[in-house]
Amino acid sequence: MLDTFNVEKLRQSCASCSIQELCLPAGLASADLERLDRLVNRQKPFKRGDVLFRSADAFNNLFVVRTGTVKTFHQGDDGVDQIMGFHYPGDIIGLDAIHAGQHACTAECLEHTSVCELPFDRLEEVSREIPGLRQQLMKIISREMAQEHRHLLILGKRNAHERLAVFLLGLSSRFESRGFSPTEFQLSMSRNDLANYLGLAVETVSRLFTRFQEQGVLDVERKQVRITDMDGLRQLAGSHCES
Amino acid sequence: MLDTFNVEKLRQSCASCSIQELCLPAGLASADLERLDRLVNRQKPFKRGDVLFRSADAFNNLFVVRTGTVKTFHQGDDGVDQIMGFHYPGDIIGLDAIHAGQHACTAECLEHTSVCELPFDRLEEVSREIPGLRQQLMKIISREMAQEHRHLLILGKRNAHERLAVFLLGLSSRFESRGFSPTEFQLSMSRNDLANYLGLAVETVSRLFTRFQEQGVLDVERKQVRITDMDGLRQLAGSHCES
DNA sequence: CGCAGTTTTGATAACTCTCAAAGTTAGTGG
DNA sequence: CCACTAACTTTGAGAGTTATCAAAACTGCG
Repeated sequence: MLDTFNVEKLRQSCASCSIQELCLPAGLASADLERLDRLVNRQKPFKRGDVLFRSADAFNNLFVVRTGTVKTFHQGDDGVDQIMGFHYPGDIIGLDAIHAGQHACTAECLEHTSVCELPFDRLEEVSREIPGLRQQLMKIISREMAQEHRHLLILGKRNAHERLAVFLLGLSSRFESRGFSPTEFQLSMSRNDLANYLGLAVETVSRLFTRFQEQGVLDVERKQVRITDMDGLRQLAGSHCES
Repeated sequence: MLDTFNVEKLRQSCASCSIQELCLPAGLASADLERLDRLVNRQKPFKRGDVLFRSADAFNNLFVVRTGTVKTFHQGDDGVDQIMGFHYPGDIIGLDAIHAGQHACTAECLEHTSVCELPFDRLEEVSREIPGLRQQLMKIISREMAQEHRHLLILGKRNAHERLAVFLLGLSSRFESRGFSPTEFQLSMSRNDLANYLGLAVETVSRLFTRFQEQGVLDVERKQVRITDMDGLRQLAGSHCES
């Protein structure tokens, strides 16, 4: 077990990483890539429930998801959490902590998950000398913002079915752009987390899944989702009318 | 009129700008500040309803609000808009467009508003040689993300009164941190825009204002707001219980 | 196999949306 | 300066959707 870890660890490098196109290495010359590679800490994989950082922790590192899924959430004063995002391979986590020097949310793994840890000050140093890295960092930041915009768009929807439909479509296109099936995939979050993310009650989400299934737009079995009528789902996402 | 514009224009520089501490100049040496200053385009002030950029426009510039207020909004396929943010002096707009090379939302002025236009490629160039500028840019970006997180937090709230209360508290602290009164300020947006931002119907927002006033937590007269019971407002923001 | 946690289903109540109309403000032109 | 219009805001009544409470069904795990 330890052996495989070590072997794996040796193999792990940005140059051989499967998500390099989504991540900081994109567009870098191999010499630059090595410099980036040297500052990356690759920790052993996390398991479900493990925490990358907690709210109020000092900010030192950015994290990039390599495999698995991470959720980030704010903890309200009243004990009510709000999930801020689900993060998939290639996503970068922790950007919102830079200006305050400490994290405002907690990051927790939803399944077996591996991440790369990027010491922020060293990233700053290196990026000074590698224009391409700086540009790629900006692109990724911009992409993260666009992703958060999609969350805002979801929460701005008035109807519950619109929210779920928009969420599923977004997930579908994210998977597709990463080379996975856009019609069949696994939800890595619980119904509770999903409901929280969508700003709905758990029961509503559950009912919506059964309703969507009755309407024939998707098959759900626990966390396995198969979209059987993409256009139907798009209609549910965009219109206020009932069918 | 033209004369005063010109005079004002001559006077405008980052070195003399009242919001420099919130903006890119923060922490820069004066030589660096001049370099930054030279790349900034300062256009004549915009008036209510003017548009900085539209969705799908090519991305070339970032904008910093100098005075006034800007709203950014997505236009849905179905014609339903969603306001993504209200932007005040010191706020930077357009970051989410970098990765795609084109804007995903439209930016419109809510009142007389002046902005600084920052050609992004030149900003990249200059920031290569000024570490402090790069760091400050990152901080501002991080601050913008945190601001969007607050919006997410608002939209995640289940009750309408929580949303409005959280919004008002956020506005209050933003004004306070900029040296204005935290208890008395003007809303620059219409009830319609506010309702949209909060994910509520206009009528609900209107009713909430009268209810808050009846409960004695604030005085509202059109767009003028005075918070008379900050703790009361905090309670409304945080708890589900009725009073 | 049994237990804890999660998910689904059901019934009810409450909140918010929608529709409708009156009241108000601001801007325009006589 | 006032009247008038258009846009915005407030208020009211009713319907609908979703949250809440409660309990059953299911899953995963020891």
